Amino acid sequence: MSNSTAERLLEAGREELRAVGHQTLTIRMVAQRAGVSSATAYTYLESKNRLYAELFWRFLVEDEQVAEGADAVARVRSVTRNLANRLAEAPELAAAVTPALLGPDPEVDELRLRIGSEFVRRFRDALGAKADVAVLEALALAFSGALLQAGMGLMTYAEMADRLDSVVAVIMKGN
Amino acid sequence: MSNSTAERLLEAGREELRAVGHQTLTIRMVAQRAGVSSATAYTYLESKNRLYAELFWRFLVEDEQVAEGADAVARVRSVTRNLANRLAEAPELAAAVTPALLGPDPEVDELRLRIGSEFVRRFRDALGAKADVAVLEALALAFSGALLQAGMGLMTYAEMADRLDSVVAVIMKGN
DNA sequence: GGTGGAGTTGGACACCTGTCCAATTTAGAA
DNA sequence: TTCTAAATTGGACAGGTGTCCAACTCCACC
Repeated sequence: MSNSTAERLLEAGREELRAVGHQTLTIRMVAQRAGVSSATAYTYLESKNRLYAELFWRFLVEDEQVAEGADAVARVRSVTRNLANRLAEAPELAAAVTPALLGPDPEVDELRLRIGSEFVRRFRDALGAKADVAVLEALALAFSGALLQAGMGLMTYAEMADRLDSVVAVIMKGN
Repeated sequence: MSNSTAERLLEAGREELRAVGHQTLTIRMVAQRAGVSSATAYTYLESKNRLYAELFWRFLVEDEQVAEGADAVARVRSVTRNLANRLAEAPELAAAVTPALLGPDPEVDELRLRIGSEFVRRFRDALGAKADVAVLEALALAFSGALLQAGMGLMTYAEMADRLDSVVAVIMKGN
């Protein structure tokens, strides 16, 4: 059932993250919010990084929109815009996930791959049949870079969309 | 003098980082290696993140090579190759700096900008007079993305050079 | 109605981070 | 040589992380 302890903890984590940010969040506070002891929390949330990665994954797949547009450029842009807009809605989560995925915790290994693959899949779908591997890689790297720079505060998640539009154009011009 | 306590601490930090990795390094161990008390260490190294950012900055500027090549593509590649090769020499430092710059510590703010600007500067120089802003941005984002992915272990620093070669080609084709 | 195993709990543990400060050491100036 | 100001030190502190485990609760099933 969706009210299992594990689910309640994830939900509490989401709320706590929104409320205090990823730097301030502590597992013990999440436990408290979920009405559970911290020992129990650690039973389900192996680590803060794992929590963030899991929340981000759920957030990511929770409402994929089909890329629309006549040409590949438009479709790719709809992917980046869609992602950027969603991230802008949950900046705390976005800020949390980048460092989380950089962590060494073996328990995030799988999520790291899953999240990375999901981005690539979306770009591949948007590119359509003529998906050039080099173009795909360029898009994936540019998008990762945008995530990193936004995570560093060098750009806001709101700006991300516009910046990526022009980068997408550059990458796809002549390819 | 170059043997000041501050310098000795940075040097000890470099050694310790190489020896045990950024996850395991503790300021107190660095202090010990430098033959200094931990209170003194904290006087000079405001935080681990600051230490990593500072070490990275020094590493970055310590031997810049002039970008060579007849055309812009070749020059940009020489920049990415040079950086990738250097990072490959110090993977522990490279792995340390990405999360460090993502940290909130106000004391890394300045380094974050300085390091980012340095990358952009190198790309701009390589592009030469006809430096299109969008191209520059695409290169910077792709390079950041490569740093992030390498930091996550999705690629090695050695692979980075090759991967970026093809990405650079894609970005600059037709621009 | 009893009982066993899963789930949960409190609290100790080892260790880290950064901060703080009173006390001491060390040099360079007088 | 003596004095003073800066550098250094030891050690305590508050708070976090993640681990561990013996004890307790509860419910499904016999």
